[in-house]
Amino acid sequence: MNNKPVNTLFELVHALRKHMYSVLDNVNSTLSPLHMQVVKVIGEGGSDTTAQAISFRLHKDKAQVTRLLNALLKESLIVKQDNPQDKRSHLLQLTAEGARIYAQIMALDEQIYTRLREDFTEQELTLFAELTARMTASLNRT
Amino acid sequence: MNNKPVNTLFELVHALRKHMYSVLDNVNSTLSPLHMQVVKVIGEGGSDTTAQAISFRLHKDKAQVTRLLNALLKESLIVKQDNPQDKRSHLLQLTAEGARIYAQIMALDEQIYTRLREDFTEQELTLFAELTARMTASLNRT
DNA sequence: ACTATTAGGTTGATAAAGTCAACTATAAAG
DNA sequence: CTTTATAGTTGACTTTATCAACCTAATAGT
Repeated sequence: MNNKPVNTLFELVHALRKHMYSVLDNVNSTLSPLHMQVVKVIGEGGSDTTAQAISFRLHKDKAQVTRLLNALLKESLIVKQDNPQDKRSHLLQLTAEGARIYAQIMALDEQIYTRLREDFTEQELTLFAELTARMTASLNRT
Repeated sequence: MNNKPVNTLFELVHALRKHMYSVLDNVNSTLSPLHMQVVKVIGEGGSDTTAQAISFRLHKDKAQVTRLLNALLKESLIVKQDNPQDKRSHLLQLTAEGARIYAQIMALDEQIYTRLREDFTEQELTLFAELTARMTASLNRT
């Protein structure tokens, strides 16, 4: 009944969030979904992730990123190293515990893709990625 | 570089939100984006929209909906009518001012679709809607 | 080199959005 | 006609988002 692209899109995002959050609950109950996303970015970043890299990647305000990182530091999931390239910033790395959580997040991620591959062909998934990327570009052009 | 479906999806949603919010600013500065979405749902609902219809449609907690509606009532954008079918609930309707804002939101909506139609064929948009709807179903199946 | 401007990050304050439990009043089922 | 479920409200709180002021280090302009 309501099959306009934007509506179906928001329904999908809602379904995806629900799916992710329900599984993330089992990973770590003290951290919020957003904290987990930060762990994920740092895990993917391969030891040279800065606060602003996270800010860009997740489209979050730098003030918010500072606070998210503080929480992760407090939980000892990450550590800050001096950035040899720039004394104002720090390089972020996962601790052993952080890496453990990162692995769980990755497993969840893979689980979602496994599900999608059951119900979609590789071509469909590629096409979907292409369409969404083109739409983003379309909306971003002035 | 990062063309996995889920990533492109979140990028798209971010672009869409940014696009929408920037235009919504011109519509009404005292109301939040979510308030506008509620106005939209009521406007589309054709004079028989209840609080829980909004809750379902937008996937929002009923407590949150109550507060959103209170704000709209305070701004005189909507009115509550007794629901003849059920004395516990009310039917929501836009006031003249609410309808004025609704029209602006619809115009924005149409503007987005105009943009998309410039850059996509009708087939592509239909295909996109189908793929997203199928993905939602895929994620929601147990 | 030396000032001016930019960039990375932190802090404070506040708004917007989301969550959950307890509660009132009707409605519907048994 | 009593249990049970539903529509909505209220309180309390967490999470996410926003914005300005600020500090320090990097970089540009002259």
